[in-house]
Amino acid sequence: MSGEIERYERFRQDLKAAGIRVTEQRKVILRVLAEAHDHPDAHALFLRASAVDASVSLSTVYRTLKLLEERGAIQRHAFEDGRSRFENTDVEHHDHLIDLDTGQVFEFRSEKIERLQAEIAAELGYDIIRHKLELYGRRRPKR
Amino acid sequence: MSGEIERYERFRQDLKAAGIRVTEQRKVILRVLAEAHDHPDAHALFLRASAVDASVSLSTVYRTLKLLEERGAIQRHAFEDGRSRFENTDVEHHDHLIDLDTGQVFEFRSEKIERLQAEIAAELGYDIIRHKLELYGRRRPKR
DNA sequence: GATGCTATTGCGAATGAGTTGCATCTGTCA
DNA sequence: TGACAGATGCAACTCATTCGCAATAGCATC
Ligand SMILES: [Mn+2]
Ligand SMILES: [Mn+2]
Ligand SMILES: [Zn+2]
Ligand SMILES: [Zn+2]
Repeated sequence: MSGEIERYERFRQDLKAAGIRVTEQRKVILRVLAEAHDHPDAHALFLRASAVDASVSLSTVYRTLKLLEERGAIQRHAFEDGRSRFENTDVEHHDHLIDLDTGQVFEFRSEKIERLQAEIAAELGYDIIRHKLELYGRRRPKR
Repeated sequence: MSGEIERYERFRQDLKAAGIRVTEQRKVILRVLAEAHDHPDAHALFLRASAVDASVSLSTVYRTLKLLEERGAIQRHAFEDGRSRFENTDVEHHDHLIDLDTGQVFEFRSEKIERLQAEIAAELGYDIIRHKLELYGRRRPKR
């Protein structure tokens, strides 16, 4: 897919434009993130990056993830397993349903829920800056 | 309020009925939890329990929290600050709005959102076992 | 009320994700 | 091709939470 190359280029240009050095390690991590279609944690990303360039350290993975999160290029999720999980920000906002048995993650978006959330916050005198909606479920027994 | 005494009694009876020893430390922690109207973390509960009985250790607070959570007597929340926060389960299900500036927590419940969540899960072939909805917001500038 | 068995406790050490200090290395720009 | 500030790897650290273990104390029984 070429969407991943574009995404990688966007990551790279963003750093360059901000005067942040585009190091070998960052390039590798950027590429790994651009290609990720799941919700990997830091360690998983470290393994993927290491496979490409063994010089990438876990510290640098963490530092790069933090950097990209601060720049708004990636998003951090904290599902129930403790670790942070990451995904690209260039897709439309969505929420997640997690299969309690397999850990599989589904994405969905409900315009209605988004609207209701805003209404609820407004009633309390608040503007929503961000939100977290996670459904934890079990496959419905087929009948 | 007498609701707290009832709640404490329910906690205590539950342990007793399950053949779990009702120790001094557990009584103190149970009482502190029964009286909590906020969303305290383990350390805050430890401080409150210590004030009543200095013999209560942080380990025992953690162990008791885990015990009560497993028995369904209290609920664990993981807001964005890393620590787990706890509250009694005997109130109706609700979700939370957190003030990003003050940390203040508001509770709300939307029947419509609850229903929409179930519909979304059903479409994906799932039953929701639990869910997490947290809104992080800023006070809306008054005009 | 005393006794005995074993769950529970306090303590300190361990864990695990994530961060940080520091000496060394390397992009970047002149 | 330097020069030099920013970036890196490594090991040590943090912080919430868990765990091993010897000592303690519920609680059922007498
Ligand atoms: Mn996603
Ligand atoms: Mn609550
Ligand atoms: Zn959403
Ligand atoms: Zn809800």
